[in-house]
Amino acid sequence: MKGLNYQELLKKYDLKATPQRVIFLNELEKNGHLSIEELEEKIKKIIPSVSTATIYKNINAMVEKGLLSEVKLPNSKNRYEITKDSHAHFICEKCSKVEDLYIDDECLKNNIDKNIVINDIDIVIKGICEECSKKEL
Amino acid sequence: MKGLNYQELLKKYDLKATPQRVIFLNELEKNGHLSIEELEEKIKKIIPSVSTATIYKNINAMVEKGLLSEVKLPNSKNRYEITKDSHAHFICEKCSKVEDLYIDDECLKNNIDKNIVINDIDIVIKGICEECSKKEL
DNA sequence: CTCTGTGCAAAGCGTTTGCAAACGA
DNA sequence: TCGTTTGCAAACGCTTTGCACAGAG
Repeated sequence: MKGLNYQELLKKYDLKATPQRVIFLNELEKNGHLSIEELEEKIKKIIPSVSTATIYKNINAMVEKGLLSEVKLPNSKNRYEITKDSHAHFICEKCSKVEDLYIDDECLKNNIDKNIVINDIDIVIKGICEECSKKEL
Repeated sequence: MKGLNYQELLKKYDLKATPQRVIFLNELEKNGHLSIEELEEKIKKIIPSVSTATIYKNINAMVEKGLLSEVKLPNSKNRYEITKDSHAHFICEKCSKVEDLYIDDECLKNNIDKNIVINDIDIVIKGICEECSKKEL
């Protein structure tokens, strides 16, 4: 997972590579899916002087350019991830952990009877993760 | 679609049947998926004296009791619907119309390799509706 | 050098809260 | 009657904005 070149990634999306942004992306890559609050907390541990406004401005700029994707989950604040191939999300209803799930959604398309053009499918699976299942026993 | 008995529905969920709530549910049943803003607008056309606080209090109470479900869609404010059987949503990227889609999601479960317990699956299909497709030609 | 990004403080806006009066059961 | 709901206004908290300065390219 390590090894994204943030300088290049930012340049590719027409954004200047500031230290704040590099740390921003690094935290996001390390942690997967973070809320604004979590992201801010993590970034401030590294550069305590970053302002909240900068966090917001960067999230908005990166989402707008397409570098980040907003992940909307039930009973949870919006989270953000570095944009990657279309994939589903799993959220554990016990520990709130979020995981990427690469599952084939072609089969869904077959049983839609409406005459629509499908561009993308967002899937969120709610359930209990392996660790939490074990704890329940 | 018409014919829900709102008095009974409210009673079933331990909520008193006030005129505001009946109109609230009526609008929601008529329109399908409404944002807070849209709901408030529609209700105020009927009872101009309702306060915004009441709208919020009712949304929160009904979601909490399970009478309403929150629908989270990409690039869109949260919408609300009267809770019904699990179903997918379609959102048209041109006209923003939202429709219910009853599709079988069993097939998704087969190709998940992780050891998780699945409780529910949320599916949002983004695309172009039939009417908008025709207009494009 | 130029333009973008940052930090700060103030403003903005959607949502919640407290309270007294009104209302449903 | 009693507990819940309503409306109002104030409070709240998250997000955005404006501006001067700093920094990237």
